[in-house]
Order: sequence, then structure tokens, then C-alpha cells
Amino acid sequence: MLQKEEFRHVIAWQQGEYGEFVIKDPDEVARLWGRRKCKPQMNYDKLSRALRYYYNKRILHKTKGKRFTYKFNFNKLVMPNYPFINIRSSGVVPQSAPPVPTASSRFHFPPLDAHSPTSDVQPGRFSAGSLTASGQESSNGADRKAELPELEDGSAADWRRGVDLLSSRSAVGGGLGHQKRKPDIMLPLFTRPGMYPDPHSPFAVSPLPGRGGVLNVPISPALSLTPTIFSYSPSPGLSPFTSSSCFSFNPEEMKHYLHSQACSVFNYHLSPRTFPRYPGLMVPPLQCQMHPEESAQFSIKLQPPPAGRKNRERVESSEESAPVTATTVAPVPPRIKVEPASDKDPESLRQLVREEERSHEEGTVPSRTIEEEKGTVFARPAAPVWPSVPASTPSEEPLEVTEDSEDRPGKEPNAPEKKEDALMPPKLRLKRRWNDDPEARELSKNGKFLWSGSGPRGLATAAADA
DNA sequence: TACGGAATTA
DNA sequence: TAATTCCGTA
Repeated sequence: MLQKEEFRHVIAWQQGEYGEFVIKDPDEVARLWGRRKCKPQMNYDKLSRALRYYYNKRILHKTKGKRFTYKFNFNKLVMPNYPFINIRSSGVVPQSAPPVPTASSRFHFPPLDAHSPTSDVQPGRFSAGSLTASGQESSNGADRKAELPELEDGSAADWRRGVDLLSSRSAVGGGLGHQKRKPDIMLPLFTRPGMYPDPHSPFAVSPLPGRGGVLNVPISPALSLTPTIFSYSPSPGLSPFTSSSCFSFNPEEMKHYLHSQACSVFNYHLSPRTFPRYPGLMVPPLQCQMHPEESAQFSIKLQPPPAGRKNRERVESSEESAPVTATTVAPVPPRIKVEPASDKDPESLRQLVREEERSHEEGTVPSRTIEEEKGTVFARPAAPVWPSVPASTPSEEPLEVTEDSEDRPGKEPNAPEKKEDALMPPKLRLKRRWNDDPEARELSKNGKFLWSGSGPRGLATAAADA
């Protein structure tokens, strides 16, 4: 609807705020949404609840103080999960994954046509326009649209091509079958004639091939604003984990990339999930193997809904049997729930801890084993270089006061945060940071925010993500 | 108006 | 698993 002029009166991009949009007529939007989803009882209350679920997923956030105004978090959609790739792109410098949309990564949601439910068989995809081998900016976006006039939907063709490319490459390595690959969020790079060019649309195609010209405005605080290394993102290649077509990383680039990613994740308190994981990747060397389970690496992994009451109760009970061991932090705030003790065997925990320590010493991001990856949703990224942070030896207490120790056994207990922050639920930290919300501290004091992890698959997601 | 827990649905 | 539905709270 944001793409269509006909809906401008009910929903439109907010001027001056990149990625922000206003629902001008909530009831109508809800009605249209309900029609589309065959939910005639849909209303704005329900619709907005759905939108609020995107908060935790870092896809959307609310613009405070503006009614019916929301904003996309684009780096969640783009940077962390799918480094934009230009294999053999002309220069030595690999194509950067745009932490913010740039001319080389113009995004377009596929057209949402409320009247033709079949037109959105692939809703919400993003396509790495730079999947193309030659692909600098001139070869994607609207420019390529002209090259594919016969296609009824260039965008679909494009992302399909990307997927095909992925699958064909992965077939060699036998690891990346895309049948399991869930194309969660791919934003095709093409627009349609019917879409109105909206200068405020983050998906707008710039009339100037080489210049997006749409990004000189503030973006989500979740985005990397630092124009230097934090925006850096080398191209690991389409399928760096396949054996025969292994893409060679420049280790330095990769380190640089991982570091900047870590910085972004850390600085913005993003979900560790946003930290890109390259299974088997050592920095250096690179292992070019990949477990089939890893095929979803680059797809956007959305956060499962918070644990329901049952899970929380379970966690609560386990809390009693597995008391908090807050050796490195001071007083435990009231009623903060913790994850149950990890079910990993002690040896593997120790192993992970050793690995973590090693990486500390080397100043690198911890490399992650495939085995670890299998059971791990996210690892807390290595914090950016931080002066005078005493090295920790968590081996005695691998299970720190962590809401997600189960999934992040390598979590750094001494992450360079203020103790106060460390004690605060991540969600609050994020919130406070974003909104500078004085309320947060108060709420935390009151134990207002409880959290536990564990979605249906036992992932410590809610807390970790928060 | 907004938020988020909980249960339910598809 | 992404909503949908309901609802208490702020």
C-alpha cells in the first residue's frame, strides 16, 4: 500500500524520516488488511498488535509521539543477515552490504495488491541486487528492469535468479539446498510502473542510476550511523561454504567486517542475532563446509514470540533449582528471570569457554564451530575493542546470569557494559537507549519487565533478542 | 493511543 | 510460526 498512490490517503511514507510511515486512516488500513487476509473482523487494534510483534524482530519500531507512525529498521532487513555480495565485483573492495540503503541496494517491496491475492506470492523479499557478478550500481534496480521487459515481474525473476544461483552453487557443496531456505525477507529490487515514485519511500528508485539520493535523513537508531567501519561489509560470496566454489575471503576484510558488525550490534544493543554468522568461518582460515542445517544462514531469522506463560513458569521453577550465580555482577535486580541452566554437557561448555578466551586473547571474533552453530541461535558478538576490560575466566561459572545462557554459552560475562546496564533487561537497555526513556529505570526497579527465553524450539530468543 | 501477555488460529 | 483475538495496563 505504501507503494501505491491510490493508498496514499490511508498510508504513506512520512516526509523527512527515512523508512517512517504514517497510517493516516487506521480503520481503512485495517479494513484493507482484513480483506486481504480474509479477516473481516480485523481492526486497527489487531493490526497494530501484529505490527508490535515486529518490534522485537527489529523490523519496525514505533515513532514515539506520532500517532499511527511506525518506522522500518532497515539494517535488520539488510545488513546482518545477508551481506550484499558482489562476487568478483570489479574492485578489490568488495561490495558493501549497505547498513543503510544506498543506490546499490534499492529496495522494493513487491507490489501489494489488495485485490489480487496472487500478486504477492513472494511477499517481503529482499534480493541482493549485487548478486550479479558484474553488478555495480548500474546493473540493478530500474536499469535492469529495462533489460527484462518481457518479464511480468522483474523482481521475482531477479530474486529467483539469486536463489537459483545460490542453489546451483550450493548443489556443488551439497550444503545449501534452498528448499529449506526460507526466504523470509527479500526485497526485490525492481519496481513496477504502477508504483509511484515517492522520494520518501525508502524503496524508491532514484532517477539517477548511481545515486540513491534518498538517504540523507536520519534513520533508525538501530542502524549503523557511523559512516566508517561500521558500515563496512565485505562480500563473503554467495555461498562461501561450498567446497568447490569456495569464495575466498580476505581474512583481513572479514575481520574488519566482523568487527564492525560486532560494533554495530554492541553499540546499538541490537540483537546478537543480527551478528552475521558464517558457519565454519575462521578468521583465518576459512572452512568451506557447511552443514545442511545452516542453509538458512542468510535468511532473516525472525524472533519467535515471547515465551508463553507455561514456559515462563517452567523457567521460574527451574530458577529455584538453578540459582543465579551472579559472581561478576552485583545485586540481582528483583524478579529477573533467568534461563534454565544449559543442557549442554560441561565439556562442550568448557570447550566453548576456551574458545571464547582464545578469541579474547587474539582479539578476534570468536570462531564458531558447526556443532556449536547447530544448537545456537546467536552468540553474543565479541564486543568492540574495549580498553581495560579485565579478561574473565568464566570457566567456573559458565552459566552466568544470562537470560540466554543456553544458547549463548560463549557469552562474555564481562561485556563492557555498565553494571547497571548489565543488570537491566536488554529490552530496557535498548529502549532506554532509543528513547532515552527515564521510565525504564523505574520499571526495571519495580521488576516490571520480566523476561525469559525460549520459543518453541527452546531458543533463548526473547531475552537475547531484546 | 500504545503496549505486550496469553491463548488461539491457520 | 506469523498472525489473530482478547484484554489489562499505562
